[in-house]
Amino acid sequence: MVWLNMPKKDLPKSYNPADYEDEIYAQWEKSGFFNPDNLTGEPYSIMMPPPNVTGVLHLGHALENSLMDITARYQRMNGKKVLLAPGTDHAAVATQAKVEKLLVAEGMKNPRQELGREKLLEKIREYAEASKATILSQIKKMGTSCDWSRLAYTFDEPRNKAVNEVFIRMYNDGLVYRGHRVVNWSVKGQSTSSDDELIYMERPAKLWTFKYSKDFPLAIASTRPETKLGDTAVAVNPKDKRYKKYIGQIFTADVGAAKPLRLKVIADPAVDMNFGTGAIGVTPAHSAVDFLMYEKQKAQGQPIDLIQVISQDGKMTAAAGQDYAGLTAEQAREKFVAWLKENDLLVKEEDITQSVGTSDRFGDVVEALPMTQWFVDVNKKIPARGASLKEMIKQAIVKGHHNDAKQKIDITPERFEKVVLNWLDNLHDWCISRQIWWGHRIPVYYRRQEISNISGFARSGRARQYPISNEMQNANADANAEEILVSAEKPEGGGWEQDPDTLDTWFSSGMWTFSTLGGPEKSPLPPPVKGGKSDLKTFHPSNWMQMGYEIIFLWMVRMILMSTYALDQIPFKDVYIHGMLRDQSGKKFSKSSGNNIDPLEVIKQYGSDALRFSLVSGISPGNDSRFYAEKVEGARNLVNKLWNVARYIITNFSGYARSGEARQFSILNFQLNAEKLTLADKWILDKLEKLISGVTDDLDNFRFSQAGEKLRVFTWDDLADWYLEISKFEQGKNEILYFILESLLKLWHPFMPFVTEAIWRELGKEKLLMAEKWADITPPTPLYKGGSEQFELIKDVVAAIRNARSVYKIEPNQKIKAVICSGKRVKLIEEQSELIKKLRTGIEELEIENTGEKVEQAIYLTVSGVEIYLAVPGFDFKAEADRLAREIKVQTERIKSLSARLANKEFTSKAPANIVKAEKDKLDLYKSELGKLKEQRSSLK
RNA sequence: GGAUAGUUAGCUCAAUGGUAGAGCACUGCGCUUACAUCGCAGGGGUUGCAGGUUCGAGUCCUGCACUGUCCACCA
Repeated sequence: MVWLNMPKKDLPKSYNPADYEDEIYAQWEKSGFFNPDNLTGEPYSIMMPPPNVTGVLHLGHALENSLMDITARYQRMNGKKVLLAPGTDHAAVATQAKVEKLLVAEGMKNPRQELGREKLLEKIREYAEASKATILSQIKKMGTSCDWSRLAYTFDEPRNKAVNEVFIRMYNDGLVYRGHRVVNWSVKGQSTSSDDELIYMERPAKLWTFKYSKDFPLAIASTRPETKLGDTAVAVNPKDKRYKKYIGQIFTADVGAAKPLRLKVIADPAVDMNFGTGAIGVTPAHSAVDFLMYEKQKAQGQPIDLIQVISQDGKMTAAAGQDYAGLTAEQAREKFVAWLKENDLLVKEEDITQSVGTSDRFGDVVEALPMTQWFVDVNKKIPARGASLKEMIKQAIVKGHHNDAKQKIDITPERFEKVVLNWLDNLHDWCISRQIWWGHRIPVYYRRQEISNISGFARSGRARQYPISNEMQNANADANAEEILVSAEKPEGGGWEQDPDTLDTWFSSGMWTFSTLGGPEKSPLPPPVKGGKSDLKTFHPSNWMQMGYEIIFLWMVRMILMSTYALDQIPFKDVYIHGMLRDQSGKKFSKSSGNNIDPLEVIKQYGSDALRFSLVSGISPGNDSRFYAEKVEGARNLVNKLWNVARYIITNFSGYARSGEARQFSILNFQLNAEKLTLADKWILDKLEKLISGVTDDLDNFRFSQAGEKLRVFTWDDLADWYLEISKFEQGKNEILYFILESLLKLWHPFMPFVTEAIWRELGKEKLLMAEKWADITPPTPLYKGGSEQFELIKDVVAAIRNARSVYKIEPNQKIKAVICSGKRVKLIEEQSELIKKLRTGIEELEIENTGEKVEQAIYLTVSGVEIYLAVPGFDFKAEADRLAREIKVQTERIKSLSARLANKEFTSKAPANIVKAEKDKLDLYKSELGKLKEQRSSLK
């Protein structure tokens, strides 16, 4: 070991992040360690949830980057071949909606009409690219150690290939189908949404109860009377005695629609007899629920009609009748209610609270409309998997894919498993086609003209063309006139038009874990991932995924769906669900509340490390947490504390030689001079060992907050407040201090990569800290064992003396004389007398005795059986007597409750022996202390 | 309607069933040459309420009350 006395370094008094961060990040990038190709070891992969290219990085992203980067850096230091794959999401609807809004703000009335498809797409692309660049630079600011060479985008060429491939496979498996069904339609956005994209909002509404006509036997209630123009049935509960006689009957009523309504009374157990009149007007075209009844009736061979009275532009159709056609739904409603009143059909009008689904991106209340759209069948059994998509998702989180426990996805916290299962129970087929333009175009082509030979499509060239099956053809009555071809590329021959629709953004992001790695491979199902060492083979399934609970349904389950289907693998082994960040008062961050915090501003003010630490401390999985300036300030102070711990060590102790030699230093060196270790050394090494194992265990189990807390306590309370103070007078701590500092920097690195790397460089290291091996005390050695408890006693003695000084308001520079009677521990106290004197107890003269004489005119303290007399000038007799009396009272209380417990035979016989013994020992101690206190009290004259 | 999380010091949060802890804020003292982005000391809690299980409950069970969130075929 070569030690040099290096000249004292001129480190700044406080750490200024801006002086280091960009430069250090550049150095990391240049080192190549972000790229797993330059690492060895077991693969470990995390696919970064791709931020939407709709704007800038927000605090939620900052939290996610922190969590991912902590895990990535920890695993990398643990010798894993770590891939943290970055990317962005084109966020179909979100991005188009945003750009359209901007264009409208610039004065355009209807961007889609005015610009047309290609020009609008060009505008969106420009915006997306700019936004992407911003976001990527912000991710770097967070210190995220991702492999930029593998940067992916959900809307780039490789990802588009994956999307087409999976769509086509699903189509061939009959999972993707085109159907005419009621969907959620945003009039404002002129597009569909899936059920999971709706945001439900409570709003006041009116509920009207009325009859269709004077002689109609039942009254019904509705909040949307205008849709009643399209009613084709009335549903009642089959058990409802009031209405049983009407079931099966058909009534007609003229309510002003184009044709008089033909209303069949049908029975459906879903109808609640006790709600309203117990009868529901069924509008199959404008209610998802009613549409289900319609389908049920059809399946039972007793079809009812479907009449669409509201069109895609939100206005009433011709079918609604002359008086209504062309009116908005609201206008039609007023008119209809007025008509009811005029004709004395209105029974009741009441105010209720209603929950309505709104489009998450366009904000308007969605209309239920019957339309021809593309869907994913979640219930159909897939031959190659022996299960439906729904069943596979369930299996993957409950027992494991294919019932293989090794392929079970573990969700942290576990409770979300139940949430997903509940959601799965209510899952309907997934509507995947969108009428917006920004997104993956549906790989389907149509041709109007007759075809002579439906099965005759050649698999020509590279294009994989699949004729539509007869079964599908029949299933899609609407599409009968068309020839349909599902293909990634435009088929040869004239007349083919591609489906104008695009795919739900989650269809592509569902493939994220493998589309980023080049999957799925082009092989027919089942697609075993075999062959060469592709990224897909190396890194899939990914090891860890994190996300907020708000996208569990939208994203997590879709990834499971896509991965189990396309790869026959789970997408990730562990998924960590984090909560939402809220402001100091518990409100969500949002533009409208004006409480948004820009992470970059926080970084500018406090540094990236402080931001990271403040985000992950005090959080628990699945629960929301609050974020506010004081928290970041605290983190900044901690970063600065660490800096100063290092500064103190570097400036006052000689460091390592700047040699290229491998560092030989380890705990083994201590073993050679074990006898040289002081009590404090043993104590801090014991603490360090516990810290390393504790932090390691926490990080292995994704307990980020707890790991950070342990590190904070060690750094600040143990190391800075005690050990460094001791190092100011105990000699020979070079090795130990550097060993602790190095270990500590490694442990802190995942949390605070910048400051730790900056200090590491100040230590003269050539290798980057990020590529160092994780902290370790090897081999575990008993050499410092037993020191901890003894040192804790010394700490208690010191604290008791300081306390007494403070309570008695003894001037800080007033030196005092002390006598310590320590019984059996006289040797320990003797050995540590320097410690006791120099740890700011102000003791000038210290006498240590076995069992001492009473010291007159002195403050008396007892600490774990050690008696301390402090002789102070101006001893206050009365104050001391009072204080002793209080102590005696407290001690008596303690003894009373302890004695009671120990007198209880149930306790002594049933409680574990070690606990009983501990309680007995405590009682003995208290009793002896009480005796001494009483003696002291009575000796005061 | 169902589910789920939470309710602990003024605030934000911790506590494998074994006498309740930390940070911030507060009080007193202190420029002790790593750090005032600091140090030392201190005050402050019947753990939402009511029962139960247990030798022992913040922790397990039941009910209730608030708060939040999710789901549902809320006509």
